[in-house]
Amino acid sequence: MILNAALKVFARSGYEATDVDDIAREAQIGKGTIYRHYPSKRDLFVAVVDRGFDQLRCQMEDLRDKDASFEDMVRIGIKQQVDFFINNPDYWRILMLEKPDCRLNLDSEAVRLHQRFGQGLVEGIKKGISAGYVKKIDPVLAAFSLMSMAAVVVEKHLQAKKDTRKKDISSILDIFLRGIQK
Amino acid sequence: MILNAALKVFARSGYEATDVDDIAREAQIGKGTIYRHYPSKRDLFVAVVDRGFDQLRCQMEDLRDKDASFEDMVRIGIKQQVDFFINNPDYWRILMLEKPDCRLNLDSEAVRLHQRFGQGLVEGIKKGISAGYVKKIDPVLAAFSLMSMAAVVVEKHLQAKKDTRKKDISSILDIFLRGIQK
Amino acid sequence: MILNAALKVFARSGYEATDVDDIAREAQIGKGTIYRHYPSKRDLFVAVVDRGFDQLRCQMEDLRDKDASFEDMVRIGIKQQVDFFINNPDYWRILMLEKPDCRLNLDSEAVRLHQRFGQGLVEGIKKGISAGYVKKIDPVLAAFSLMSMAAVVVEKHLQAKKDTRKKDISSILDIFLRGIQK
Amino acid sequence: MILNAALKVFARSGYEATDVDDIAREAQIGKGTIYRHYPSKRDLFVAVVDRGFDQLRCQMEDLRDKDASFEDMVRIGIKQQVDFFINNPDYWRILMLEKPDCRLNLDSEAVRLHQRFGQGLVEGIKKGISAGYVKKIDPVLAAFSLMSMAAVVVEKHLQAKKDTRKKDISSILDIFLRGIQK
DNA sequence: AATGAATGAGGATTCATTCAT
DNA sequence: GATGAATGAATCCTCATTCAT
Repeated sequence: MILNAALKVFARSGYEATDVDDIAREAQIGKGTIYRHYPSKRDLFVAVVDRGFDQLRCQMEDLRDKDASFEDMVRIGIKQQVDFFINNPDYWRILMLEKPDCRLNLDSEAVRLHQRFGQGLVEGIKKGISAGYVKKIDPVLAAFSLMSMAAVVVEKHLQAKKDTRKKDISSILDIFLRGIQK
Repeated sequence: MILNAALKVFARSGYEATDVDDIAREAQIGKGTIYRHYPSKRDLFVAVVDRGFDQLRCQMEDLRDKDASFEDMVRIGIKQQVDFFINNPDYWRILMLEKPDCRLNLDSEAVRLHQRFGQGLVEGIKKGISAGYVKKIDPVLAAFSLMSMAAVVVEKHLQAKKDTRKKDISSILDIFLRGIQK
Repeated sequence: MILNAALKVFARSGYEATDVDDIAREAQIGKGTIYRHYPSKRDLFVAVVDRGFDQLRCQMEDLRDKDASFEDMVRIGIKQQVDFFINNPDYWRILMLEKPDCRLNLDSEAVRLHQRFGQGLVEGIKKGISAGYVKKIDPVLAAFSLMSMAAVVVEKHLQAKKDTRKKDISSILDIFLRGIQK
Repeated sequence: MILNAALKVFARSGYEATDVDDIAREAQIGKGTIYRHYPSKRDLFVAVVDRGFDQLRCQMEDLRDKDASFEDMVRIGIKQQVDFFINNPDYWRILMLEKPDCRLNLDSEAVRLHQRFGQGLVEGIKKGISAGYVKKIDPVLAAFSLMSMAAVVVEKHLQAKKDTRKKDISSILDIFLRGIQK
């Protein structure tokens, strides 16, 4: 299927360095067929990214509906994210390769998803501050700090042989939760 | 000067999307002149990156020589890094645009510098664990967690209008130091 | 067809001075199309040369199989070569333009073909010397002398209006055969 | 001196593949200096070729003044040419690399010189035919045949280790003179 | 007069996109 | 609908020539 092939190749080489030919070869179809389904290389890329994050979005929306405690939300949410990227390393690669740059001006679902999860954390932290059990810190800063630590866990995992993810998630959550505690 | 122009354009568009012509125009010189000084686009890019991190390296080497306490090292080191990138946002952009993948296989000073700072943190954390005032956590995980939080501060600053860096650095250090404390 | 257009343009200007654009224009196709078929200008050139000499090679191989007398071999072989180049002046031009130096390091069929014909002559002359009806001369020198005289016939013809090739071939063969006779 | 350096480099690489920089480096002078003396690369090339053939021209003019017999003229003239090119292999290389192609449209002394020597031979042969001791052949064809055989001697010599030029010249002259004899 | 840094037109090659089959 | 050959704009790099010092 085209999207799978594209995911694989984009993850391998990054957007700019990927040839549409490579994707066609990987998908074992003609190059023209790709253009029959996606109007441009760029649109294909956006589709790849968007589809990829659907699964994650579903989980996250489940989570939000549950109205869990802040700590649970953090624990479960971060675990979801870490697991998702560890199970879908190609999406991780794409995020790492292409997110930071605005060359592609991705106005995709994925970006909004990322913002939304951050937003959820921000809300939780705000509540914690109001409720008095979290230090008075910038909630946005704190939320993204946590997310960036989760990214470190993913990256470490993808390079390592042993699966220490449980322990690692636990470690960063301890750091974070203890760190923001009043 | 060529390096300045190149820095600006690479930071704006990333390596692949940058034309040598753009750099020449930015530098207000002929395209050929660039090739007089740097044998290829790639070599120019490496030169840009390397030069950029010289200043940071000097500061960091000063720091190491001082044999400061772990907490001082962390406080001063993180402040240096954050300040450097906030003062040199183009280098920050380049690091963000080109580091994560190894498309360019940058074997530059910048990469080694990054590793070295991480290594310094790792050593400090190890000592802290031995000395008993730091929790038993993976030192590498902890070190990169801190560095990634510092990156969040930089990123937040570059998007914000107000300079909250002092407070933000203080916040993440509090989170981190309290979080890893036994 | 690409090879024909390339032959024409290479013959007109020589390898270095030929633009791939010129060939594309001559062939009335897009420049990219050429690269679809030949990975580089150089490969295209080699293909042109190789194809060109296929016909000549076939004739020559026929000749060798026939086990003709030395004089017949010389007469027929030289006639073949002269005719071939007069009928394919573009190949002649290419040979003249690009053979003498090894700038292009052509390790093509054409070069081997040339060597092989020379070798055949050398063998024939050696036999003649052994058999006693040819003077004791360096066979290599003699063989290449004959070949160079044939080249003169071709060159003369390509500049002239009248077709004196029969007479001219006869002349140089007379000179040569009488000249080497004991 | 510029002309010497240029001769060396042109002979090494051919006209198109020679950079003016290479010549400047060989001459150990600045590139600009070359353009102070010669208005263009092409003019420099022509100057190299022309100067090179001055010596040969002098010898040849001496020869013509002497009003020698045809056979002497041939023997001495061919020897002069062969010796000249063997002693000046760079000129030989240049002639081989650049003569046949008309890309450069060399309207230089060298070309005229070549024509003049050929013309001398032609005249001699014509006289021989009139006088009845030479076969009725196209004098131009015969003259250039001889010259091309001389070229073979030069080429053989430049590739060989041993100096067989005396014998070789003798061989081709025997072939030629006996061959054209009535 | 000599220099060599600067120039930019020119050339080989790539690759996203089109379109005839 | 699928294909992949054809396209040519875009890009990296070269090098003959100029010109300020």
